[in-house]
Amino acid sequence: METFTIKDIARELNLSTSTVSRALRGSYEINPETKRLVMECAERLNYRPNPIALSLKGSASRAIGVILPQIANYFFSQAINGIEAIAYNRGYHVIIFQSQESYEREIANVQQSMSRKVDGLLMSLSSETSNVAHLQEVLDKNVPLVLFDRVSAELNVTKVVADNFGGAFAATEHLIQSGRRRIAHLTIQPWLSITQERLAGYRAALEKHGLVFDESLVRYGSFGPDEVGPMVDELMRYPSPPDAFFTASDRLAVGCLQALRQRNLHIPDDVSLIGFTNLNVAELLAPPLSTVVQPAQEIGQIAAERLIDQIERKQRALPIETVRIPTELIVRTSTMPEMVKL
Amino acid sequence: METFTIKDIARELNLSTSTVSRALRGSYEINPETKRLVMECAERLNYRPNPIALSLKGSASRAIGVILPQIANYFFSQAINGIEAIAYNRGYHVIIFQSQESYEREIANVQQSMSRKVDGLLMSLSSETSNVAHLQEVLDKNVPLVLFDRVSAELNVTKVVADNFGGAFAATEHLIQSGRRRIAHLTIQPWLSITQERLAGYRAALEKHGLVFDESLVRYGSFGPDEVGPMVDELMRYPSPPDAFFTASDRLAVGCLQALRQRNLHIPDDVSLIGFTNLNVAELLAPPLSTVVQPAQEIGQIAAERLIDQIERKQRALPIETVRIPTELIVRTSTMPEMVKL
DNA sequence: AACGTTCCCGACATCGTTTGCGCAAATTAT
DNA sequence: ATAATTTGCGCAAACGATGTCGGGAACGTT
Repeated sequence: METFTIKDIARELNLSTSTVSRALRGSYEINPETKRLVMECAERLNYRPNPIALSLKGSASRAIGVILPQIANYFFSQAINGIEAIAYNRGYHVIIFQSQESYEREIANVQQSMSRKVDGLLMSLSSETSNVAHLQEVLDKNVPLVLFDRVSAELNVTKVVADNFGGAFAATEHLIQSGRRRIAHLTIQPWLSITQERLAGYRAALEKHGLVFDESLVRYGSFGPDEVGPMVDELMRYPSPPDAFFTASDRLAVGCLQALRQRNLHIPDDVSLIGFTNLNVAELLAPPLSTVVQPAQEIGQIAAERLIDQIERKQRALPIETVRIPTELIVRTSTMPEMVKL
Repeated sequence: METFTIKDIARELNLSTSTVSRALRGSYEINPETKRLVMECAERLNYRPNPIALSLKGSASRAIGVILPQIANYFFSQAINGIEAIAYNRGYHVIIFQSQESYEREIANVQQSMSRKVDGLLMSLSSETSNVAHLQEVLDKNVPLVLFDRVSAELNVTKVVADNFGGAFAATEHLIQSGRRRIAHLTIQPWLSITQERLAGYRAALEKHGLVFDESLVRYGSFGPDEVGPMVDELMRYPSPPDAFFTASDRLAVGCLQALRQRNLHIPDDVSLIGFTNLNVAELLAPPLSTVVQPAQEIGQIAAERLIDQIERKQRALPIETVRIPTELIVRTSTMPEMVKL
């Protein structure tokens, strides 16, 4: 099956390419009969407009770019699923770039997607990103941009995030209500919006229940596979060690579970553990892991919807807002000593 | 930061665009001094050639397309990581498409990547794909193609796969050696190459140890979340039910674990369980899951390397071969009754 | 001095598509 | 019947870059 162009149709029908182009787009200044002929011929040849040529012309490419830190991550891969589903339904293609948590690569990704003329950009910031000038430039070029999950307060754009404050609050309160008093919080880079919101939820819950916020129980970082263990050791050496861990990501939840088990700390008898995670196997872990579930797929869907809405009604500016998706607390054995005995 | 074109440089330097183009590509017929000027100006304006225009002209786009069934899958997301790493190092960008296990979408993806003028294509077939005419067309267009994991025997191209036979053989033999006799095999669609190879390994191990191959213990399918349970029920109702399950994918391993636990079948006392999986949490499950690990990242890396080699030495045809990456058997509690007592 | 080379560089066409403008024929108005 | 519109379509420019020509200047050769 070769690939036919508008020229082939024009030649076949003895028309000019302009006429064919206009007929295909349904222009009013083309004879209905001519239109029919063109449509029929296009159908017959299985004509598909060349997206590259369209992009060059500057018109819509019907592609949206997605830039995120890592694909191999439960949260993001589910978010992509949501994005793809919506995009596909609405006739858009998705081009995915990974920043690998690198600021430089994120900039390169943005440049790439701009020069590939995507119709819009969906982003979740790398952990190294604090300066958002490169995104401001995107906006200046009038390219629709929607941020999700890892967003920046400095940009006046539509954002779709989980209710991080609420989720963290619920998790922390749950730990307190199940009798915990020294709750460690393992989290990611402090300048990220999600980190701050979760930390705020954690603090708020502590304060509500009259517990003092102890800075030394909060640890930030990009925790590689071997970094969680030492940190747990350090925390457990305290005169009054934590009796619970609240972690802020998939990676941390798993790393922490592993570290605790390796150290023969029994969960939940010695310490409770609860994570912010989308692990679908959370229930099958030993012990089954309590979590705050962020609806990753839904976040992706809503972000994609907002973006495409913006792309398609470009003339009239859509309201810019922050959509906050509720999170869900799921209590399992890792935070419920009484469940162990059942 | 605006985006400058070759024209801007030409205007700035009072040269023609052709001269600038040639200077940038280092053509011998340009005065070294002129080259210097052009280079310097390009540097100053932060000139980046427009990939769209290049693609239109038919030259290299320095992008490779990756088409695979699902991103939200441990194996594939790790494979993408490997692909991305290599591609990035060698100056290529990766455009990812998901077929969602649909033949139609796979065809659409191929068309898209062709019209987006990727320099080469990396594919893992959807489970619905039995006809590979769309890929033959890719080859006919002289676009380099490398298949990985889910490959087709009908295509004469470079393929990168795990040692599925060896892995299945090792898993099955391990089960037999730990005393199991009725080993069920839950696997995916029968027409896929990986399915056949794994089945062959399973049979070979049975035969080596003098066990008869019982077709009724093998189940094929695309097992959704609620389909594994009923199948387990059915198998366990047999007069002589299986004493072990060997599953052929991440999804099946987890689904099976969950189904067995829900039915209060104790692993490994009642039945053993071993999977083909890349789950990084396999060790943390209850019980820790024995698995055959496929080096997903390595498969991705090698596939990307082969593809880019083909792209860059397009003139001289590189040898077409099938690269088989060894798998690794990791024995954990789910297949070792004696370990439970430790 | 007339010719052939070599060295640099510019004009132009091209990729596939859209779009502003213009132009002939057909239709309507005067 | 003539003028004014409308209808339907083609020409050519444009998007950004490359590549094929070909041409002018500065050499070297007889």
